[in-house]
Amino acid sequence: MKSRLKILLREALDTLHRDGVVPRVPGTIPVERTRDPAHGDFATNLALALAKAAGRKPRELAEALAAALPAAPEVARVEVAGPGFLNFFLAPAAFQAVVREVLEAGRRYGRSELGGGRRVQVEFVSANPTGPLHVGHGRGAAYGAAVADLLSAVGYEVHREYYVNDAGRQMDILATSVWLRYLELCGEEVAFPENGYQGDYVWDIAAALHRENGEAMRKPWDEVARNLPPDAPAGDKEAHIDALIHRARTLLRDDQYRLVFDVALNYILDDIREDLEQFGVIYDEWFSERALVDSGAVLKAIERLQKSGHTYEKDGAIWFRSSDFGDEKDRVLVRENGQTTYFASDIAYHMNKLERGFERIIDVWGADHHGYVPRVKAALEALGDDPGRLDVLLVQFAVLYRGGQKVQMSTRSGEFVTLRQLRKEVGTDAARFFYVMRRCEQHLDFDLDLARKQSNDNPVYYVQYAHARVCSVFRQLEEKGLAHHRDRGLAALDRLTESHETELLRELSRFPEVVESAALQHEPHQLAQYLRELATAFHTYYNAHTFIVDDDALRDARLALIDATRQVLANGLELLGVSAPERM
RNA sequence: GCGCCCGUAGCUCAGCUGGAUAGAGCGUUGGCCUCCGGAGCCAAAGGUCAGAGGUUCGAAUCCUCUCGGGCGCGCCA
Repeated sequence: MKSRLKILLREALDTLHRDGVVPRVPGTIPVERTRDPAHGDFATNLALALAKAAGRKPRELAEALAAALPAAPEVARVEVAGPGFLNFFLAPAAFQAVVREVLEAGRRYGRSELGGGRRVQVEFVSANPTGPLHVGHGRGAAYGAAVADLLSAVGYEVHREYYVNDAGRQMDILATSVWLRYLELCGEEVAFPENGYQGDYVWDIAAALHRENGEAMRKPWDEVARNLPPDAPAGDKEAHIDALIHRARTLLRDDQYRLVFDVALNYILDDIREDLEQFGVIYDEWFSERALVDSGAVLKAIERLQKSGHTYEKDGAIWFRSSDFGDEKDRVLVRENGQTTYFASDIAYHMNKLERGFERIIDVWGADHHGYVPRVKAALEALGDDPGRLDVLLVQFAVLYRGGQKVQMSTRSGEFVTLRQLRKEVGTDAARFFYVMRRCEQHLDFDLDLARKQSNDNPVYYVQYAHARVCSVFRQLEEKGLAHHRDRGLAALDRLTESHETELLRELSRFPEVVESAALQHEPHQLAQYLRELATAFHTYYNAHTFIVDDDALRDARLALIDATRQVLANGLELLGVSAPERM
């Protein structure tokens, strides 16, 4: 509807341009929904924006624009108002036609081909596979999935990817932690390191290892601990754990160490994959950092930077001159000990993404990684790629509240709240919805009591209830021995003239605009907000009027309207990964 | 110290990239079930858009500074 007005305005502008009234026709034509019904249904500030360039008074230009506007049946009248706004009053039929549009498009209503099949990659969550996902990852998962689904809905070809950091030091700490627990299961008296992973899942992996390998990997604790630098609090816990890792590798040799490592990695990856699946988040690809390293891509990336002259050596390390590209300081690519950094892998990874032909790449990161953005963009620029093709979306933390109190979390002790626990406590639907209710830049206060509540306070239930209520009306219809004649309803849409009906029609017509805006701006909260408003319009209508009336045509028209409402609620909820139940 | 994000009703947040009289939900107060699900609806009260300057026809929105809150500033990942 909005785009129809834009077309009309463009034609009018072309006319004015030909007549020499306006010097140029702008690329985008702003059309907005009005807040105040007195201002019509849609408005444009075109005249205000072009007045200066045209050398005319805004109101005068608006009059000219109105006069040049081609006639259209859906536009009842056009008014010049205020400082120079052009207000459009649409014919009732224009809104009534939305019912037909929705019912004919069905699940496709709201979708578009705007993206033209262009390929976009969305990488999200990508948590280190060193433990179960916690509630912080949950927000990234819900948000990333919603952004991906929205982009896909507006016609992009979306590739969902999880970057598996299976090559770093954290993984070595995990593998070593597992092995130490394994030794304990073998009966060794182990002084578990301060910096090791403490969670119960480490015991579970160790037990699996023990089951499958018996005591084949047992070494006496005396031998393991011999001459290690002291652990905290007396010593340096970092030095201690590094020495311990080194000792594990030496004693186990490569093949056994790799076995422990892989058992741990696969156990946790399987767990994460299952967790996300149950959260309704499915990936197209799980991309391994180790595979990237093994392929030589990391060395190749470093080489490319060296050849283009953006690196130098200092203190035995190889540095990337990222400060030349806006980063606050230079970064190490290859350490003094010859090992490449995580950053080097990440450059190779992003190179790889672009090489795979994605037109745009989107990274969803936790806000604590924001300092990392300039250096990745710097690397892309240094490599001759356009950093503008990368969008990094930073998601702020979620803080859980229970009984009005902040829920304390500590990753270290293993007492964190996992995503799985959250799902169990409030359900997937509530979790998915709550996570995307706020802008991603906004800290999220996640009220667990509210998410569990089954009342109108809870926005998820409120929206789902609207859907279930429509379904209930149709069940009621059947119980009364009646049937819905859709065609009769569609033929009688002009009977939908009550203010509540007009309001509901207006909401339904907004849906495609909301989906488009939410997708392009990467803001699923717009959709969540919209669904609540649509549900309100429906509940209000429900209370004000009876649908199952004696007048056949009116009844069928109203039923068509609420059926369309049900469809839009379902379509919207699906994009957020929330179910649309027929009864609750 | 430097950088990024945030500051809007008592609370939690929207505000369509600069538009017309700043909006919701919760909470508070007062109403609505002989009727399709009361898991609902209606109404009222509630604001110096953190503060101060600036840009222009017009600012919650853009720029500068100040004050508050969060997060970063590793040869960790």
